[in-house]
Amino acid sequence: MGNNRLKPIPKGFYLRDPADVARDLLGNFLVRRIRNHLLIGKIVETEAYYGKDDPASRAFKGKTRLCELMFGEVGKAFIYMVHGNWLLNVVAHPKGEVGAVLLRALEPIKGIEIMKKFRKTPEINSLTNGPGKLTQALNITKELNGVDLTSPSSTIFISKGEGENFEILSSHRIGVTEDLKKELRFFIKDNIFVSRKSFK
DNA sequence: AGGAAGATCTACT
DNA sequence: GTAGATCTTCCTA
Repeated sequence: MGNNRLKPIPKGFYLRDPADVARDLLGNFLVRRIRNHLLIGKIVETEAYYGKDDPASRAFKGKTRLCELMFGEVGKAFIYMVHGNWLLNVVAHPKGEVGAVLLRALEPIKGIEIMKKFRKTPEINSLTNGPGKLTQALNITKELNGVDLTSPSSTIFISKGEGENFEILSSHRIGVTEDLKKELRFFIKDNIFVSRKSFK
């Protein structure tokens, strides 16, 4: 894919129910610019998080400095640390509400050798098949918290996919201590970079 | 100061 | 595939 074909997804896309955004993000590209290099991964697994009605959400107990981005403008990166890993979310919710979508896995598309260096492994299969792994592979840390993911001038943004067809599966969210009834994890069927094949 | 948190790695059965 | 150690910040006391 040529760089000039990269088309950022506009802000309006993220101004919806996080579950819809999570599902529709599958197949699109996460683009990371580092110096003169471009690292690109296709989004293959996501999870949606809500506000005070969602016990698994960072925003469950209300607005704190940690999660205030979830209450604000959509389309921004929301990054925080869990168990020693940086996790990347994009803020998404209808107007006046609260929410975000966690990016859980990517399929490496471009800049794979650089990703291997950041991940300190030659194993392509374990490069970006988890939320903490993909941030490592793309060198994403707290510094990028709050960056606008809808702007092509950002050092990280989300770009339109190529519109290919694939089947989408869903499951409960992974690793959360208390989940909602609704299935809020979405992933591309049979993609080997999905972090877990099945999850009850 | 202590503990929880949306995970990962390694070393086994 | 599962178990256990370890990971690093931020929140609460």
